[in-house]
Amino acid sequence: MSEARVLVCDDEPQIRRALGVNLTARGYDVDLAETGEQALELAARRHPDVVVLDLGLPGIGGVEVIHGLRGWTEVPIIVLSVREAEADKVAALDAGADDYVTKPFGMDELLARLRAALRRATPAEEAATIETADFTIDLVAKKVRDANGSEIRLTPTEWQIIEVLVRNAGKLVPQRRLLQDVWGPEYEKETNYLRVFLAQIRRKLEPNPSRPKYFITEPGMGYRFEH
Amino acid sequence: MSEARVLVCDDEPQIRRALGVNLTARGYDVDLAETGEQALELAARRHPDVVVLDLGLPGIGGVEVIHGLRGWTEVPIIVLSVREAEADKVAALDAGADDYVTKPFGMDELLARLRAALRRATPAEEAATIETADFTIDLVAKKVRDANGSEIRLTPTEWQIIEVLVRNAGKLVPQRRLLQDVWGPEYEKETNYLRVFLAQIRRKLEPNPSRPKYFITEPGMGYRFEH
DNA sequence: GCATCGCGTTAGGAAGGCGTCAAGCCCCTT
DNA sequence: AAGGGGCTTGACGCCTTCCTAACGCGATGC
Repeated sequence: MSEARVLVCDDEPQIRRALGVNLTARGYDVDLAETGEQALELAARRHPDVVVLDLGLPGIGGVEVIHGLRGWTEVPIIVLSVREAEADKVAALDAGADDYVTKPFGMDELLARLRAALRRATPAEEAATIETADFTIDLVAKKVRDANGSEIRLTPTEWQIIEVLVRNAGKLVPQRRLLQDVWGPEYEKETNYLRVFLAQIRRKLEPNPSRPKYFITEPGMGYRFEH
Repeated sequence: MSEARVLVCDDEPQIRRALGVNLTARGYDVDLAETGEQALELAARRHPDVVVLDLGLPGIGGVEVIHGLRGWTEVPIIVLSVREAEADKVAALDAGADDYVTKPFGMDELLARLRAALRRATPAEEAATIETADFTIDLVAKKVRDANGSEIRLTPTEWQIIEVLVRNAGKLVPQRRLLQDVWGPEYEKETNYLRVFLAQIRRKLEPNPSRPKYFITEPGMGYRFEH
């Protein structure tokens, strides 16, 4: 998910604006609605990844909006409300809301709850597989396939090294960090290990091991994975 | 889900008891833990459907428990805390918690949040039967049939191993995780067990046990079920 | 031009993991 | 009391992986 779409529905202009500004600044794609009707319509048209909903709306109420949404979508709903009463919270949550935040709320808390809701909503899409022109790395299955689709076997140590490098793709990983992550802090001087294993990895994955395309050495500093 | 399993972790006895009584009365299957260590161990053994966790634990703290759980499970975590500070909420939520409730809390609200968490967590009834060219596994009936339709008998331990592997089909399951799930956390070094039982399983299910097609060993790392 | 340093490459031996088998133990059934 | 099924435990051979040491090469600095 590059940028999540958030639908904010509140009848108070200052809250709409505050949320709009803050969320946009954080890189979210924000839709603003003033009434429940608007919210339902916008939700249907824009398919937000999460909804922030004020309970005290004029016209059709917040709980009805929840019902309306739950009729066709499982999008996470975070309810805002000035009402502290337990009965209100229970009603909103049982109607299908995911979270209930009492006004006045802290922006940081709301953002954290937003992140939590978004994190939950995207479980299956574990894009833990990295593709290049010459091979594909699947980090959860712990498998590598070459361009023909045949499997390439890697040893545990080779995997650990590749995991660190791939998880920091494009960035330089210092030798010390690799050694500490894979062998432990007391091995931070054993740069020999890295040379041996990087050669092994390149022999298995690089089309031309003597001219690495993917596992790049930065002399004196560390290694970098590029794709 | 007929009755959901709830793991409650709180160091205050009166809260443990109150939650235990209330949740049991509502038909939940409740496990109680007093410390973070206990909670992690119970979670590994019992696989709760939701965790209620006090943040102010003695010993290893609540946030560490969250990290420990998130290392291997996506079970919903509801955090309880006396701390109102926004920073605490943000930290807990970003560590992987799903919800944050401030003490003192209303039981009805907590129950509603529990229902919300459970509702979210049980979306897709997983396909309970897995078919391969050589056998069919029915996870709910706990039965395996070979290609001719005749039943293959499996022992309880064999079942537990197969269940973990099959539920993570395609993914590599680390030895430690298998040992913890089947025998308990204190057995995480007994890789002997895995060798013995995997051989047993292969003898019963693989067409050619010495060349496994389905139950694959990744030396030094773990096992993987493929179909 | 020479010494030095870091990196890549190779090969061999020690160590450890895996599959396999068999014996012993425990608990449940008969 | 006897039997059996299932789980633990230990021993063995095989094979892979990892560590280690040595050498060559190129770049850099003196």
